[in-house]
Amino acid sequence: MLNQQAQLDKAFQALADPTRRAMVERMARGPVSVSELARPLDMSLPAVMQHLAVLEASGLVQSRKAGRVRTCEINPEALSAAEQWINQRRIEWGHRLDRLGRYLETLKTEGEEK
Amino acid sequence: MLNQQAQLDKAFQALADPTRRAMVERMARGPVSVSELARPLDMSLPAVMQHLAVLEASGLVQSRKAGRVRTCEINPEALSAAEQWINQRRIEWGHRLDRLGRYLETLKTEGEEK
DNA sequence: TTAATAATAAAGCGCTTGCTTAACTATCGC
DNA sequence: GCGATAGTTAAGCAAGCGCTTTATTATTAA
Repeated sequence: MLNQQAQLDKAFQALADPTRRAMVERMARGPVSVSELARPLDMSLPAVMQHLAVLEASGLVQSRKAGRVRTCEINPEALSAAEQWINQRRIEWGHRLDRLGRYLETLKTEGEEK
Repeated sequence: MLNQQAQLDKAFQALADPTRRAMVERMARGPVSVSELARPLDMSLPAVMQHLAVLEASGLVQSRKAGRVRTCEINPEALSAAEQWINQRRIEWGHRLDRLGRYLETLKTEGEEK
């Protein structure tokens, strides 16, 4: 089990590549084989496999093999973890604005009192 | 103006590094100078500047200089764009499950009709 | 005006990434 | 069994990344 930090490293790193995002977009529509994943992509099969390996190592994606076909699908929970990190930052930023607002209110009220 | 794809590349790439995420976490609590950003980080100032440059190039962060101090802050809209890409994938995945559910319902109903 | 502070620029270096090609293995359908 | 299909392994290579050190440029304050 990787720690939270390393997990996020890998998730964001995985999402930073447009080919890998295209693969995730395809998987979001439903489970898919490796060669189906590769079909629209302008690169060799081994290259696609390497991208898939990155996605699996990040936990964003899972796959299992039946016969000679490997079927790949999204892991929504891992996606959620990355999403939540970003969301937290925006929430904190919002709180900061709240605090600033209250502070300005305080100044105004104090001014009225004097 | 970069296209959406390149924008996401840079945003996720920027978030893939733990030092840069730490910097964003700090900025989420409020605007901050470069040397303040650097203080808790175990690396040279130029290294911090390079991380900051990556964050600015991604649009996740903005900064401006007053006198000799550069003040850095978060750009919540750019964060939001990255967040929404992830969210879209999870929503699509959810819709897929809906469709599957309806399909199974249809099978069941058809079975009852016969 | 000079010393300290805050930031910046430039060059270099080792490690990682994103491919490629070539060779190989396992399974399927006839 | 045999050819076609689906995936896998390994090696190699150019470009990019994450630092470092060294040197420099504002700006501020004593």
